[in-house]
Amino acid sequence: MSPTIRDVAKRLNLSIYTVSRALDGYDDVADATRQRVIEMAKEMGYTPSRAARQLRRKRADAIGYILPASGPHFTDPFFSIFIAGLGDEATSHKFDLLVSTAEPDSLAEKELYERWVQGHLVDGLVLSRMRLNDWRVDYLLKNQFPFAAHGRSLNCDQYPYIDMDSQAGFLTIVNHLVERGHRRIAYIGAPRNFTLQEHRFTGYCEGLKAAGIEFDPALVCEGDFSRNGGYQAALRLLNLAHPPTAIIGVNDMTAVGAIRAARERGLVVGRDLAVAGYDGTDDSEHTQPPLTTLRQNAYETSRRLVRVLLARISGEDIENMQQIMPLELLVRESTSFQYRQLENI
Amino acid sequence: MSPTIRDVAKRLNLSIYTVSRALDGYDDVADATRQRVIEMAKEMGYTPSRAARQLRRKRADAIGYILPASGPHFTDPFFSIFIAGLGDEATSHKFDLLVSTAEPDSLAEKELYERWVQGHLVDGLVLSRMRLNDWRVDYLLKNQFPFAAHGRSLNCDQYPYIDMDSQAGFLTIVNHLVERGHRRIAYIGAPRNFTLQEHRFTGYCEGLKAAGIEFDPALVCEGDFSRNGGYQAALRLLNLAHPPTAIIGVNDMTAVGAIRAARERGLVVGRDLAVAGYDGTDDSEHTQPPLTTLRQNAYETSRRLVRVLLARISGEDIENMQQIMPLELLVRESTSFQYRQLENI
DNA sequence: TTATATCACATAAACGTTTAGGAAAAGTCA
DNA sequence: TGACTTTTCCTAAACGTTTATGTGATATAA
Repeated sequence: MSPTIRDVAKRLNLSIYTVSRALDGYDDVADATRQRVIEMAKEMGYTPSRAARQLRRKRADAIGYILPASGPHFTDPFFSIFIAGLGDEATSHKFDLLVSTAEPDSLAEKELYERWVQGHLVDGLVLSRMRLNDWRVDYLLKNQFPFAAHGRSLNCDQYPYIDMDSQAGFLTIVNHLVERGHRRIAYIGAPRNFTLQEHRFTGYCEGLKAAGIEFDPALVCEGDFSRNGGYQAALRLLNLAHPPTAIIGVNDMTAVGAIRAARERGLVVGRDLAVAGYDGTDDSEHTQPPLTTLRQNAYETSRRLVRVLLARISGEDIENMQQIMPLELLVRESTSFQYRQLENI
Repeated sequence: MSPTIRDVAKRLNLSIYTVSRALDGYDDVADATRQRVIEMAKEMGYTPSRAARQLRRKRADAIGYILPASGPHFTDPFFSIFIAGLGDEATSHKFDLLVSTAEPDSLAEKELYERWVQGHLVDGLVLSRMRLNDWRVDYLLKNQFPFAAHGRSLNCDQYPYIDMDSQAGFLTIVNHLVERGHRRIAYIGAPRNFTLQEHRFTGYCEGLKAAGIEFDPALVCEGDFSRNGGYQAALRLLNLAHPPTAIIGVNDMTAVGAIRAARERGLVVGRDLAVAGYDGTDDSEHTQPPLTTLRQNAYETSRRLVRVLLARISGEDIENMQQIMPLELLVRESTSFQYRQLENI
């Protein structure tokens, strides 16, 4: 067994009180004593038991994040970066990061959140992939449990979040495509209950309107954030009698799937078809051709989320309860050509 | 505050002992009593405090995994799948998964492992990206701390691991390329301290030997598992006076970078240059052209690792302490063409 | 000199569980 | 009937911390 605070105290002929206070840096311990304690603790390899500390202090020094995934087929690289950011920032504050996976709105998800919250397993939670009516928000608000969200739900004024103005972002993308001469611009979205779908779709519609293009419901498909979802949806679009000349994916994964579909149809993306995505994950830079996308800084965002969450946990006032992070339109080859407007004039 | 076991006991006029035993399913509680307890616990929304349970039981019901990453530029999708597998399997055993990130062989890594092990924050650890002389293995063995590894270090007979026979795998890839007519086959590897580099590089060399191709050190580069590392290395290779006609990447990321480099050089991958990778992550299917790769089932592997680890933790005998998972060569377009052996005959 | 403040440490009580060791009540057997 | 076993529950002691409260010794002030 590893040594306890009691063992250290005994070796020094001190009380456990003194050891505890010395190690935690309180000033009611003489400097000489503190030195002895610190050295002995190090020598004996003493590390405080997290469980005991947690029980006594009533905090876990840990935050939690539940991946919106299920099974192996959910591997959006976005979440690799996101988790890396959470982990790095948490670690730098001596917090741990508890991670699990659950399918959105599943029973397992509910049980997991309840277990973590009720059992005080974590001091706060990071939410992502917000839904319009998000039971997690209701649940956590009701239990007064600290959390911070990436994105927002409908009642988003009551909690801290960081979001992108993806509505404006999608308007920008449509704009960009219109400038390139496109008039038949398709959109492959996400399931409707996700807030981001509402924002991005609205941005898409506004973009069309601004360009005086009539909205065509045939050009809107629903994907599922995955490459395969994008692939399937793009195939449907390209099979239309009057197919689109440009496709916007709700995220990069979707766009990657669309690129693949185009290729299978013998279309050269960047010449015969424009494709754009959203997220700006590293791999969007390495698609063939490189993908035009709206880059959000997922790493910085997740680090900020942790900072906001920790402030929330320690009850500090948060100055920027709600932050909107900038988006950067990265124009790459997948949309770089000027479309010859033969048919649409 | 959420109710404690004491609150439940009081409401039922029982002792906390009975409540505890009833909920944990021991048979020294009358069935009728057990029913009452269970119902009341549910009604009051009682969840045992993890900290208290952990303190008393001396186990955390959690396992840990430390991502070999640092900063934002580490986003191998392999780890998304890997973590998803860990999370799913752990959850199904009512275990939690603690995740953090640390740069391999950094001080931070050491501190993190020590904190988790000494503080009994987790009951066991999953290791990955094993190094030849892996201090983690020494440390954990010395402390008799349960762990299971993805891959192996030099002294791998003393702990459970799951590995692929990537040496044979790389031999197979070389074979495949030789069959396609290639003689100048390059290899972009990983830093030397990683075991997998040794295995894969050896496999590459054996493949060359089997085909009677002389080893050319100019065709071997070191990458860093990343797209960019692969990109840079591939540029160097393609700048050679006598460049390779095929490039094998130590992983898919590296290969993706190589594809990009080829493209920038005006080479069409699958016609002018063959590229192959390793991992079989989902995105290898969606590169342009789709990437030939050795597929390992990361999801299944990580789930198995958790099972092995949990067996280890509960002291069970493990039948398959060391498992070698199969690899599947996925031949896709990136290597599908027959190379015209003009110069090399 | 005495009263009081400060310093440096100690004692002991929590925190919410699990569980060893009993113990009363009921059942079983001679 | 009495002795023994079984069932069902309880009391109380841990687990390893943190911290409210206490206490001598020394320093300071009146």
